Amino acid sequence: MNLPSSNASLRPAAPYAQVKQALKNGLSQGRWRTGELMPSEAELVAQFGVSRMTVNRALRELQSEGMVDRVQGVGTFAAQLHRISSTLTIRDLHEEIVARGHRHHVVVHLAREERANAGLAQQLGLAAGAAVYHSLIVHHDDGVPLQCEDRYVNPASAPDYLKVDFTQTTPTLHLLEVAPLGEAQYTIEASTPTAQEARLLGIAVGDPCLVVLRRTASRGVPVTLARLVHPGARYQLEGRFNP
Amino acid sequence: MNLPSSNASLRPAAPYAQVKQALKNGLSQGRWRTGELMPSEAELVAQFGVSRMTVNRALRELQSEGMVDRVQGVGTFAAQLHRISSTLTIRDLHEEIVARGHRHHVVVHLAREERANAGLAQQLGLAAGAAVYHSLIVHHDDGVPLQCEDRYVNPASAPDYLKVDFTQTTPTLHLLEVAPLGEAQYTIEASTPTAQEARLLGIAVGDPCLVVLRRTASRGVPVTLARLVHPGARYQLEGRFNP
DNA sequence: TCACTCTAGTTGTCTAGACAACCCTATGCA
DNA sequence: TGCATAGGGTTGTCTAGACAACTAGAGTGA
Repeated sequence: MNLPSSNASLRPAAPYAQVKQALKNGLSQGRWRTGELMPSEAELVAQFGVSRMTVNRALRELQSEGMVDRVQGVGTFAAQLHRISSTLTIRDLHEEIVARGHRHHVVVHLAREERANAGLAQQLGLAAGAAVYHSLIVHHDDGVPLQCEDRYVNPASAPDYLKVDFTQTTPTLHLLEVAPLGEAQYTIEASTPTAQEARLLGIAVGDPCLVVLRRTASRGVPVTLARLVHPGARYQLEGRFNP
Repeated sequence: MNLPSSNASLRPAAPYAQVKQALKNGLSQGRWRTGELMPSEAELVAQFGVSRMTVNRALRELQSEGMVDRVQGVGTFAAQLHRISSTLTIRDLHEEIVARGHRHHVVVHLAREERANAGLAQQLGLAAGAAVYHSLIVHHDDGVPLQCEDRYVNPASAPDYLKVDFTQTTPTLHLLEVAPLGEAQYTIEASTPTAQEARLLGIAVGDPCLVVLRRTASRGVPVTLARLVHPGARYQLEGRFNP
């Protein structure tokens, strides 16, 4: 075989990584057009001289990265090569603030039961006029308002929501404990705050804000709908992508 | 149609998926606190009566989803359970517009060589005063300005950048072809456009914009630095998370 | 023509064992 | 005391083979 170690930085990549990289290069060079059939596992086994499990791992990871589409019984197909997917981690704001070595405190402006209007009811999978929990909380970082959290909660998923002391935990954490996260959708946009939000955040009505709309479900049942407004000057989302 | 096993939805999950789900449940129930050592692969093999490869796959996938941290030679540790990681797909704007059934066209306002100032040079890994390529392009969706792309490129990575006809391809696509994407970092923030950007986008200087700052590297060499400005009223980022 | 069956090819998954790489600690030695 | 070394435990990866599940197309018969 080859040298056991010699130099760490020169150590050859693992076989599955080599197969993966080779396919990735081919994709980025346009060797297969979008939707075109790529080599089968058996062909790659012959080509690279590795076992099928090794090839399979490479392809499975490429699939999870969105670079190929695989269909059982049919084959592997090239996906859109410019699909740059990146894992964006949205941390709980409390953790994020504490990790910076700052102090986090919240001000609860609202926590009550309301009647859902038609649009809200539909998004939470309830009948119009059904009871929903509504909270309005402002999160502060070392005393500076960082996020205005306007949240509606499905009472069926979190019956104790209104009894929670949000100075001790956060809505996100409570909901994660009560209802295991099954699915989340979110939209990120730049917008201006409402007059109320501007007042609560201590900014002007025209100041740009990063607004995250998040909708989560647990076991198919809608759990919560949140509008998170952050002053653009104080808060950024950060992401990183390593293939 | 024959029914090999009564109902597809009742078919038992694959063993690796069962192990994964069991660990996931334990994590969401707080069975292991953040940072706490979880069972080793050998223990899980004994517990579930499956082979180590099966357990390994479950753990590897949990790691890639950010739910556990694994350290070779040490063990598997519970990650922060509220770490909601979601794959945010940033598609090439051209594809995104075409996928909507709209027409995409670009206006190139600038494409030239410049001298890098100290900050820029540092971010691109060049010496201060070195040559960099600078392009300023506005992308239109059915005639409406959707993105102002202000980009600096490392000439070493894409020597032909200035010769590319950006009415035929996009800078992102060209760079992906020339330099396989190795690493990307980005920041998403809400901000206001510069006077020039506002003019190019046809919006007011005070209008909120979604600003994406992206820095990419290929094989450790910085490739490009881009500032992508989108009118907040016309553009949103969307994400989705399915565990 | 239509419906059905069969089959080759493909992906999905599991197994049992093996070796490498790495970390931590205990042990022995100077 | 300080340092080098050896073990045991852990993760990282590969292999060769096996069977299951699925798809698309060819073949068959009414």
